Amino acid sequence: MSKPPKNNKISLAEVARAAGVSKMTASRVMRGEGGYSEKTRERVMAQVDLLGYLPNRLATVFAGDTSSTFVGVSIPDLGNEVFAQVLEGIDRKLGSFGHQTVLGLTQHTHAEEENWIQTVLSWQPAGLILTGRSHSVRALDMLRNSGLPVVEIWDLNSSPLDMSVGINHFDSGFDMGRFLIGLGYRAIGYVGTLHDTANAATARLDGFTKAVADGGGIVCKQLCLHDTASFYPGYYGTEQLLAGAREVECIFYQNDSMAFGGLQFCTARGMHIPDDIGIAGWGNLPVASVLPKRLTSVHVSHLKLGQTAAEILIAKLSGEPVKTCTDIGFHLIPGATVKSPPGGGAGA
Amino acid sequence: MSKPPKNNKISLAEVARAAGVSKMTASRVMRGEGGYSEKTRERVMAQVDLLGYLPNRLATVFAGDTSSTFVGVSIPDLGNEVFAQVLEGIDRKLGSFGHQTVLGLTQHTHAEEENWIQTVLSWQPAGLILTGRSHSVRALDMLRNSGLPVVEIWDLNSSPLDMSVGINHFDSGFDMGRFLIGLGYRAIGYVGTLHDTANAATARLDGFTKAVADGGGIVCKQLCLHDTASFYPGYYGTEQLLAGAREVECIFYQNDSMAFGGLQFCTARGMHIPDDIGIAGWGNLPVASVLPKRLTSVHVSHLKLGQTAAEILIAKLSGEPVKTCTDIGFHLIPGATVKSPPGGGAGA
DNA sequence: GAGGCTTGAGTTACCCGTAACGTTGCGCAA
DNA sequence: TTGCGCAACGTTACGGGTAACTCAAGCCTC
Repeated sequence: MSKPPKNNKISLAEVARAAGVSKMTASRVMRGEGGYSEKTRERVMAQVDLLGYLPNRLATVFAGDTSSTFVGVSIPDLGNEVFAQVLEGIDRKLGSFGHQTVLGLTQHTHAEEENWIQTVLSWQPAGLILTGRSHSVRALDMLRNSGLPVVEIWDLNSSPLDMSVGINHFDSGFDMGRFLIGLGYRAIGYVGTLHDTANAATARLDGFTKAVADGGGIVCKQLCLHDTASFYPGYYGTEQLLAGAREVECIFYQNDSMAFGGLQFCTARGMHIPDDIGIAGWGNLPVASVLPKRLTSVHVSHLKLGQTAAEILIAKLSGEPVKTCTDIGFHLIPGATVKSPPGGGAGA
Repeated sequence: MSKPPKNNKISLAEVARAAGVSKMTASRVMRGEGGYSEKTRERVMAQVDLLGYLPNRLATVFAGDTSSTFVGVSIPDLGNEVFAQVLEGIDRKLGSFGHQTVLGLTQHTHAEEENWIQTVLSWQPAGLILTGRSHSVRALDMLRNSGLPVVEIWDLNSSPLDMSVGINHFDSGFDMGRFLIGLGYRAIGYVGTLHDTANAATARLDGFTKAVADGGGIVCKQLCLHDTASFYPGYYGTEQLLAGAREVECIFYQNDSMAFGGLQFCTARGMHIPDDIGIAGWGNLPVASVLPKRLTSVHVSHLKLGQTAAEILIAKLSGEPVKTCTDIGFHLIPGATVKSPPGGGAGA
């Protein structure tokens, strides 16, 4: 009864005692930074193996008054394949540099993000990677107060809190708009969702709208209040759009998943793609290749985006100078779900 | 020069001093477990807001000699949509119970997993969730030594290390085999990949092979050495399979992504589905709905799998009794990419 | 008004490593 | 022999928070 069983963890002191050396000597051996004889090293390591000692990193961070090797990574949701790839890129790169990812799924809400930021900061992370550029006031306060490096990813279109990696969504929307106008489309639809933090999609839509307007066309928008920008919202969003605006010749979707839904709806209604209606997505999902026709889309290397974000954070942590904004770039995939360029495909 | 600037973090002691109380009183207020007056509480909280104090959870864990609220979660890769969903289920559930996910992508290798386990354990997590049932000897040693609760997910087909959540992959393969035999197929192909830890897929294949053999059919296997079980391996695997065994009437794939690849290959070769050849996948990806015909597949609720794993871990941590093995179940999606049952579709 | 109980708040020890510094003992040169 | 330098190792003092204990003041009771 004298003491609660504690945990059965082996401490450095126990290893040291078993090896007949002081804690400090054992510590030096564990860190391998010299200051001990070969004989001592062997004695200590023998006990480490014997007792199954695992260092307690909490204590290390605590003692050194340094930050941990944690990196907090916030992602809206993993249902979106795109973010899953970003996360994969981040974690792989962080891992290869001895960092650990502490994950946070924010569900696109400020409240979740703020909550998570507070928790993560209390674990003394080395830095943070956040998706999106929009954060609550309190979140911004905490981030600034922490003095930690922060990389905002995905949406480049802003003056970042600290560092930023992503693409210019406005431009990508603009390019798609100009492309469709160039093909001769004028009455163009857009189907997307409404999210608190879906600023990137909003920026794309803005760019798109501008390009179409510049080209003398008009954009007919259909924004559904739905939790995720996925297949079914695309399907039903298309239904609603076409119910209200039959003359639409082509539809641009917030992402490929929604475009799939729209494609499914149009096909089910007996429409032919691209003869009766054009379809364009965004994101260029690998799975798009399953379609009989290549989906018109915008390609972004999500894996690279994640890797770059991690690299920049690591560089910053090493004290290297880093760029504030890093543009990953994108390129438009013409595809076959919109009509061919005027002047004929065969003409040289 | 006397002292390195340290970090500018506000400690509890500073809050206490500013509020004119002792560290201990401030601690009690922070934890809200009573033992102080309302006036004191207000004084302390006022300083917390003023100074922007954030508790240091490392110190809490350290002091209490308890475990942290971290849960280590290992996932093979996020390129596979299925695992992304599992992770989403886990993190959401853990988060709602005040736990944090420390992610590890193992790339299907023991070496990566072992490495990651060692690191994660050094952070004193509350428990672990690991994908798969196969681990290196040293990993098993460390896990047992830690005494922490461990949930192995995905593959139920084993005596777990501690707890296990998943489905019986053998059975799911068997059911698919019996189903295809029932449709009259006899010469059946299988296309999959070879991974160190892809035991689940192997179990499915075993079950499948048994059912087909029981029904008097034969399975013609094509296992490609490839990093991920995705679209292109499915495409080229199909090409190789059909090059070697033209008489194959139907192909079962390791997962839907590979089935998509196969579908694409067959369609490109002018074959008609299911008249010329049958196609069956596994996993029932949401995106499958984009196909003009419903893909024959096996449905597993990945999100639920993740949630359940997290729930079981949390229950265990609360000291509640938990089941050692939890079967999530699956069901076969007949789909339209295989031929209709003998006796005609219209028959009752 | 003395004694006992409750409440509020301070003290001390400790968790597990590490930094900084102190000590020991040996080899070698003067 | 003495002195010095250096390698090898021990001691002490943290770091931020918490548990357990102590102490003081206020209130009530008879």
